[in-house]
Amino acid sequence: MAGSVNKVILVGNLGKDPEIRRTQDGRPIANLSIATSETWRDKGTGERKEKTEWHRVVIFNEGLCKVAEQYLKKGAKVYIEGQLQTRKWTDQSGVEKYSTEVVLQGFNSNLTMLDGRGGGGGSSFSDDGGSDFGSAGPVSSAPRRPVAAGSRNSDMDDDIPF
Amino acid sequence: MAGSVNKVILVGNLGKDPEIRRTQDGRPIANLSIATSETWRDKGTGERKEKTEWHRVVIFNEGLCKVAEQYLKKGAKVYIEGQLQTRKWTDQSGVEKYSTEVVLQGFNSNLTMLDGRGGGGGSSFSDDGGSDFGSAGPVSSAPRRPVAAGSRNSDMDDDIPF
Amino acid sequence: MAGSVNKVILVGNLGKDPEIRRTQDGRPIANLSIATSETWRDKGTGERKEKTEWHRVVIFNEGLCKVAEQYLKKGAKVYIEGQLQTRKWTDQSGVEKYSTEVVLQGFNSNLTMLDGRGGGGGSSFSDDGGSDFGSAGPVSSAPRRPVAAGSRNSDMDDDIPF
Amino acid sequence: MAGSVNKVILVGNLGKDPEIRRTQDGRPIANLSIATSETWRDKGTGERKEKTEWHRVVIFNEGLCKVAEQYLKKGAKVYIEGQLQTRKWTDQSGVEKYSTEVVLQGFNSNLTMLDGRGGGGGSSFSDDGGSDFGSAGPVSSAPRRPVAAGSRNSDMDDDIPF
DNA sequence: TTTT
DNA sequence: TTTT
Repeated sequence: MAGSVNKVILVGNLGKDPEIRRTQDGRPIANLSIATSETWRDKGTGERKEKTEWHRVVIFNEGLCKVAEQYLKKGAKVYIEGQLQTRKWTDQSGVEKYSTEVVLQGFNSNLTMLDGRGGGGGSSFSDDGGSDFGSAGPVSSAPRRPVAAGSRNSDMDDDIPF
Repeated sequence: MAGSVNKVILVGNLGKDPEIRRTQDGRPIANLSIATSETWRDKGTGERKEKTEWHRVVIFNEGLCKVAEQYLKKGAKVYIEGQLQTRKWTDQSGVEKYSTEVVLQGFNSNLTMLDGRGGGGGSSFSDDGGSDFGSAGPVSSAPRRPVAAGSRNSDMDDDIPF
Repeated sequence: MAGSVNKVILVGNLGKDPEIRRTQDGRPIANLSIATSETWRDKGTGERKEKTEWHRVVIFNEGLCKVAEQYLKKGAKVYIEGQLQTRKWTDQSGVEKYSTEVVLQGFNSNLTMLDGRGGGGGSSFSDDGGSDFGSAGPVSSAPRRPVAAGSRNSDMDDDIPF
Repeated sequence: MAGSVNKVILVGNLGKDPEIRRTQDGRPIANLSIATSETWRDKGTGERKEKTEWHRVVIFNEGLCKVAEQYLKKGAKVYIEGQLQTRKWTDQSGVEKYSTEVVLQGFNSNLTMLDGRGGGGGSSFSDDGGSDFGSAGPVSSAPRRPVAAGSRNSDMDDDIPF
């Protein structure tokens, strides 16, 4: 349609270590499981309540995958910016299922560490492993190879969500 | 956990008129189907490609439900701010399914019309049907009655997604 | 105009303790000075560079002011959601100046602590000191008294920015 | 500091046509003046009030500058994503002034047209003039030349804000 | 200076 | 199912 925006912003903690896979042609894909939660006091009983929401985050970008692999661990707090994407798949018994994921791919994606686990305090990473500021170009001189949208199924026929 | 953020921002068009239901105790719930899309030129063939993503938006807030009912139509362009929520349900054949929705409920939700369909140009509505500015309190003196989280299943046992 | 959105999202650290003032009729106003920074590697020299941006944040909401007063200290990391507002003022020598601030007021504002200073890990606070989830109403039964927009000048004639 | 986020999201209308300048070495810089406004009903008198906020938006990215130059006109409605930046300058009488701008530069910037003025309906443009989706790389094979942060003053000594 |  |  164009004239549209599809943006998700999460601040939460990893429920487990990142899972890194590779496509047949070697590009990495990282999966994060991120929890956000809300607490409130029940108006009636006055008791404290909490509800946790789990988000499946998929990183298709090489630079951000490296960041995830090297720096993120279970429990780490992160800021994530990506987009909503719903994927249809068929389970082993032939049932159609849908999985909605927060996808970090291309521009307007962001992954920022918000705590100092692993030594160092938070760090921010743009989508290309480069900088999102000023005169800096990509850190690496390697060409950026975004994941081909159409190649996703063929690359990852083992791609069962969650 | 707290210390977390769960936010979705969409700008897109309604694929059909809003669907308004009511809970057993009379509170309205609006469902919107919103399309966002992206276009790009295929690097290889040079042809123009487009991918549309459909988002299920659920509005639990009375004020915003009224806005949806009165002003939104199929095709309308809107700005939406809500949060991600995944709901588990069981279909008629006993299969467990998940549906991820963008929920507008409570604070930090927003619905803003971005075109003038139905006569009037864009309008902005805060979550309580009130104003998001300055000295204004809620427009209506009626007490705000957010949907009880725990009552959701009982209220809507016919709640089959999409 | 309506049909418009004015939103700022910051994750950064307080440069100093919050400053709490009160209007003549007793409502609190908190001022935060928040730093965000970016680092990159200079393409030419290869040296690491950093640029810090300072943001003046003004909280008009009673609940969030309390949170700032009680929990935030110099160095604390926070997530802030507010709106841009530029204020014109005249300094002692009669020169007109402008100050652009991130204002937290009314709905669609948020302040979330992202570290555990002061004991406790991050906590999230909606604009009304209440919850942004589910069946919860405001935690306190005290009536919400947003700052009157028009009363700002009269209340704070000592209001010199930064 | 890193571990920080600096993001502004605006939906508003251009108060006048974009102003395009060029640096000494030929890179374009576009300035937009964007209005957002809020309306509310005065709690006391019941009368309808409106407050308009004007935002100075500066685009350093070549691709987005072209978009602004070709497609945006006075009155156009746009979605803008950039970052806050405050610049210090000295006016002709030697008085130090500050100007806070929404800067679109590098990654995590976005400019999306939300109406069809000039014939065409909304269109979305990533920061590099490329696509923000899938397998697409930059549309142009020309190297991306972001504005050097340090060169800003020398390039634009006539740079008087607003 | 926009927009409703 | 929208929109261009």
